[in-house]
Amino acid sequence: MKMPQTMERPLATVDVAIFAIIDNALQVLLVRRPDCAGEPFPGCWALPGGYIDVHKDASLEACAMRKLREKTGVRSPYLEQLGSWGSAKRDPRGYTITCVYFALLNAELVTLDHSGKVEAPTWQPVDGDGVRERLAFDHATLLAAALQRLRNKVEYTSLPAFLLPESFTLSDLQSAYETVLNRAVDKSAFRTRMLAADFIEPTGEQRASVTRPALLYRLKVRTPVLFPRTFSPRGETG
Amino acid sequence: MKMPQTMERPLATVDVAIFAIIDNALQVLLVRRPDCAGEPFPGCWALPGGYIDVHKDASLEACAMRKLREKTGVRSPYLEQLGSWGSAKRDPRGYTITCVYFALLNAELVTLDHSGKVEAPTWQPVDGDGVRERLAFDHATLLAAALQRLRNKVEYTSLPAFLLPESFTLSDLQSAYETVLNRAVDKSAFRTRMLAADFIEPTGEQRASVTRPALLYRLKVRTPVLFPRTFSPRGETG
DNA sequence: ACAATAGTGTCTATTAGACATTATCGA
DNA sequence: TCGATAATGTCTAATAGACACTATTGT
Repeated sequence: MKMPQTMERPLATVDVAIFAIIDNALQVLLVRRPDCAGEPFPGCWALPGGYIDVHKDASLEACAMRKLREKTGVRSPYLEQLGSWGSAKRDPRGYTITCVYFALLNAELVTLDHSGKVEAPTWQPVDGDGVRERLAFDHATLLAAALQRLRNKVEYTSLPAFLLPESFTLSDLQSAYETVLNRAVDKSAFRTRMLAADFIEPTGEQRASVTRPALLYRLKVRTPVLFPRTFSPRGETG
Repeated sequence: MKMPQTMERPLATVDVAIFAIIDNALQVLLVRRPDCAGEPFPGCWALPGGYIDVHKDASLEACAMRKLREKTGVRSPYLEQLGSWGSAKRDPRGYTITCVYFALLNAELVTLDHSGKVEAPTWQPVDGDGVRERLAFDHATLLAAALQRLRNKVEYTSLPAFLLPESFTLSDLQSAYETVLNRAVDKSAFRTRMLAADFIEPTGEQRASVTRPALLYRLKVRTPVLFPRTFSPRGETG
C-alpha cells in the first residue's frame, strides 16, 4: 500500500439540497454555476455546495451547515446526511467525492442573498423527481435521491414539521404532509396519529381566523420521531 | 474561492462493516492495523478499509466491493452505504473523510485469508453496541452506527434474509431475525408477515431432518423489501 | 408411540381509514 | 343565521400478536 502522502487524492465537496414549502409547493434552493472560462457547466443551475475547507470545517456536517448558512442565513434547520457519491467522471476536473446533505426549513426564516449577482440562490419548485431546469454535474441524480428519501420518510416520520414555523396548527401540519406526499390524507386519522406520536404540544395560543380558531402547537423535540406504521390508504400493504 | 488544484485535499477512505451470523451470533469482520513504525493504532483492531484508489475504483461502491472481495472473496453480498464521517481529528495523519458501507453475507461463502499474517481478518462477535476489543480511529463509532442502522432496519425490512444461504427454511429466517433483534418473535405472525411480503418463494425442496421436514425457500428479489409496519409487541407504538 | 420441529387455526385487542357530526369563530 | 374551518365521534375492515392445535418426520 502506498503511503497516504503519495496517494492521489480525490477532490472532496459537500452539496446540500435545501427544501422549503413556498406557495403550497415543495421548492428547492438552487444556485447558478459561475460563468467563467474554465468552470464546468457555466451558468448552469446546481445544488449549493463546494469544497471542504480542512481549516474551517470541523466536520462534514459543519461544512454543510456553513454552506447552508451562507446561502440562507438559517442556523438551525433540520439537516440530515443523504449519502456520498464519488467517481472519476462526475466532474470533468477529476475524481471527486461529494457528501450530500438535505435540509428542511421554514421559508420565512430565509434571507436570500439578493446581491443581484447571477449566482444568487433561487427557489425552484419541485417537479416530479427534480426541477424543470437542467442541473450541473450529476446533481439531478443527487436531487432525485434527496426527494426519494424525503418522500419515503414522510410516510413514517414527523419530518414535515420542520418545514413549518415555530408554532403551527394541525391543519398546517397536515397541509405540509399533503404537499410533500402530493396526496390528501384523512383528517381524523392524521390528527390521531400526530397526537399519539407525542412530538408536539399546545402552545396555549390560538390562531385567530375568520372561521373557528385553531389551536397552535410547537415541537416538543428537535429530532424527528418515527411512526410505527406508514400512511397507507385502506387495503394497501406496503 | 480557491481553485481546486490549490485546495488542500482531505484524505478519502472507505471502510466496511461486514456482518454474518456464526454460531447463532451476529459477528463482524475485523482486521488488525499493521504494527509498523509510523502507522497509527499499531496492532489495533479495525474495520476493513483503506484509501480510495482513483484509478481502480470507478465509484465508492466499487471501492467498498473491492475491499470486501479482498477480505472475504465474496462477490455479491448485500451492500449498503451507511454514511460518511470526516474531520481533522479522526486520523492523526490529517483531515480524512471515510465513506462507510455495511455488508450482510452468509458466512459459508467466505474464505478468509488465513495467510497466518497477524493482519488477517477475523470474525468477532457483536457485544452490545460494538465488540469487546478496542477499535482504531473512530471505528467504534462507525460500528455502533452500522449496528444501529442494521437493527433498526431489521424491524421493518427483509434484510436478515441476506445473512442466510441460497435456500433456507422459514425457521432459519426467523432465527436470523431473532439473532439480530436479540429477542424472540411470534412464529405465526412472523410467517404470515414474511409470506405476505412476497419476497421469498418455495424452491420445491424440503430439508430432511430428524423431525418434520421444512419447506425450503429462496429469495425472489435481490433487493430488500419494506414491511408496512414494524415488529412490535402488542400495545407498543413506536 | 414418542419427541421434536413444521405449519395452521382461532380469538381478541387495536387501530387506520372513511365519513358523519358537532363546535366555534367572523361577518 | 350563515359560511367556513376546527375538532371529535362512530363504524368497520384489517391484522398483529398470543397461543393452542394439528401435521409430519426419524427412532
